[in-house]
Amino acid sequence: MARVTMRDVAKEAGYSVATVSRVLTGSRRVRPDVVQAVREAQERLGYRTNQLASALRRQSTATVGMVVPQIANPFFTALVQAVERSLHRSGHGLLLCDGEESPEVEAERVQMLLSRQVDGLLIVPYHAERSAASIREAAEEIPVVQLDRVVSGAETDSVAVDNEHGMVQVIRHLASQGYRRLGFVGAEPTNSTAAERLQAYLSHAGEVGADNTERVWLGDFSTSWGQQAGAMLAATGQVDAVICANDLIALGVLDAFAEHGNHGTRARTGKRPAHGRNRTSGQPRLRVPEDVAVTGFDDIAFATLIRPTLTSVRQPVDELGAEAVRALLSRLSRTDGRPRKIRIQPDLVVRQSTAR
Amino acid sequence: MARVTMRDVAKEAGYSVATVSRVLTGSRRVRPDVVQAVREAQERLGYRTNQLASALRRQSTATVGMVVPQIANPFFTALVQAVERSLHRSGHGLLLCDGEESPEVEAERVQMLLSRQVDGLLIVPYHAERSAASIREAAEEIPVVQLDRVVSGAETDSVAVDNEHGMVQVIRHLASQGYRRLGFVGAEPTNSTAAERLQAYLSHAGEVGADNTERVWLGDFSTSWGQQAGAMLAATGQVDAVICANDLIALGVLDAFAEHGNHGTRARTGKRPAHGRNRTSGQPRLRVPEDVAVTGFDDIAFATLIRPTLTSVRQPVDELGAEAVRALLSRLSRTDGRPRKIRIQPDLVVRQSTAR
DNA sequence: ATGAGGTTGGCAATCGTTTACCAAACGATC
DNA sequence: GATCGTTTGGTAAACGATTGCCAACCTCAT
Repeated sequence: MARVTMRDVAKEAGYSVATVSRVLTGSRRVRPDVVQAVREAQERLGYRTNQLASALRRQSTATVGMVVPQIANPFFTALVQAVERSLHRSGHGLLLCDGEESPEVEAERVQMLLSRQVDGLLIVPYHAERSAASIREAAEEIPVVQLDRVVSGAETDSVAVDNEHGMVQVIRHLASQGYRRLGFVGAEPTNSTAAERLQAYLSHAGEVGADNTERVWLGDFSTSWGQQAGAMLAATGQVDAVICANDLIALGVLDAFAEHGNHGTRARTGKRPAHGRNRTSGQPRLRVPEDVAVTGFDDIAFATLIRPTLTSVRQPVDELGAEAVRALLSRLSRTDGRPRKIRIQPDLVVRQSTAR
Repeated sequence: MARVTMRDVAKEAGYSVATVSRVLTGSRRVRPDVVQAVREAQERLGYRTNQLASALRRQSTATVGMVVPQIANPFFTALVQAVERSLHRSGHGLLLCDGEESPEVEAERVQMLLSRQVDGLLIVPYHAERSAASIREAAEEIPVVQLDRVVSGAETDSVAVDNEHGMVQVIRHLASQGYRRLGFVGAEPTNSTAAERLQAYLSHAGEVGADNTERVWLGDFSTSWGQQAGAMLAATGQVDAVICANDLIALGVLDAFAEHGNHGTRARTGKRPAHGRNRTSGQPRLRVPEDVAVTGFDDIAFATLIRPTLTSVRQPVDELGAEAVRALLSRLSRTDGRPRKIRIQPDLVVRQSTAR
């Protein structure tokens, strides 16, 4: 249990700690026989470097911090995974924090990471304005890369997809399938992705039908908001295509549509309701994609597991993560240069939910 | 950019570093006016403690490491989230690692965490035998808690659900719904959860029908294995209830059933196939739950978003996480005592997929 | 005025590495 | 064999906090 230190190895090997350090880090040539002796002593004692002490002396922890708004969101999970891999590949550790969808918690986590002396920070900011202050503060001390979302007024590198381009693809695709009465179920534009997707919809939906830009409903990026909106849409039936600002919303909408006219998840006893329009709950049953199309954004893994499978805009998470790590690590060596804003083009993935 | 240290604060306040340290940590009484002065100096300079230095001196990092086999699995994500919250509540940080479903990567991560001097380790071991060595080694140095899974031959605390109890509930429920010809789609018993769930099935499925224990297919805990098994089952139709060892498998099975008789996710053009049994692909269409029931295990969030919604055994992740953290933290103070093996009772959540 | 006892601030050692600087040793050269 | 340059190992000073010990001071009773 008594931690073995470099002193112990040095004594065991019959050399000084300086020499042991040199053997271990390879920072200078050491005579082969000495290397041998040190290595054996290390082996014998089961010595492992204390990264804390090393980091303190070197002024670098080989650790980067990451803050996401909500780990449970599968898109962020995928992003974290991609980042984790990239990072470990280059010998860095990841200190992960959940911002719990709160600017206060987020700010606190950033402080915590700074005081742990992480070498760099990867952040998916929760809020376009309210996250700016702590990001700016962090950026004064260490390299920061904003990922997926960008706040206004913090001069850092950033990596995100081209949301407008993704949204345009969705709209064009729906139009080509003959859907005309589009609607947008999005999130309040309190962060850049929500804002950009909304803006893109507003700018381009008019090309398909003039009144499309009027059918916009905003909540947040959650399935429960999607369910709410979906229930409303099923009741009023004012659209033939629902464009959702992310997959979670889309899953909620689909869930609401499935629920509708098929009341009570539990009361389903044996026979299925007759096909087509029925009235079990006084509303027309909405069939996807025949009556209405639904699209998502992100392309999380579950998009292919629900029925109908979900048409979505794929965010290339591996690439996003790798790019963000690359940007961060390159800042670690060269501090110079103005912020690089990297945008990656996403692709539309067409599946059942829009295949009229 | 020049990091401000305690020396700077001391100079600014006109006191020694010792005094500043005492004010900041509260480790000893300091005269109120001095406290005031130090606080102001700290504020003025924007000083933040260097946790590295502090940790080195105190021999404690206030950080725990966690290794999971695969972050992308939603169950582990939920667990990580629960752990993260619990941990932060008590002022600890989380160093997260993905074992990438490989004992070698896992071992390497554990080493990395040890050399970073984490105060404790939370691990969901990937493999019942091949993960044992590194866990044992870690346990010699710091408190270790095994979570969800347990390896043989490592004397550490552990927190997991009672898998057998969960499985028994599934079997009883299916029997009560009139399903008789059960089958088990599980994972090779290379880890304790896979083994326990399999064993529980083998021990209890016979109560419902003598030949049930013959219908067992083993792969891994993935949707793709579920899809494979589901396709096979749809083709041969030998069961009226499929018990899956976790939700991912169940989602795969449901996916395969949905696909079946409805060939080609892309080729679906307009009209739906007629309802009930049809022959688009030469096989009878399997309806869930009318023709066959499907159950999962874990109760991940998506279990309620697919149709039919999935009957599953709920693992109380918040409780598991909190319990694991509690166990770990209590070991940090008292090293004594023999390993505590905590088992939590899971509940069956009945949904559409088994409601005949 | 003096001494006991309690506060409170400072000095300096310490945690475990890394590394600038020094010096011994060795080889080569003339 | 003296000189010079090159290896290569050791000494000790960092890195930035915490904390045991000491001494100065203050209070109060005698």
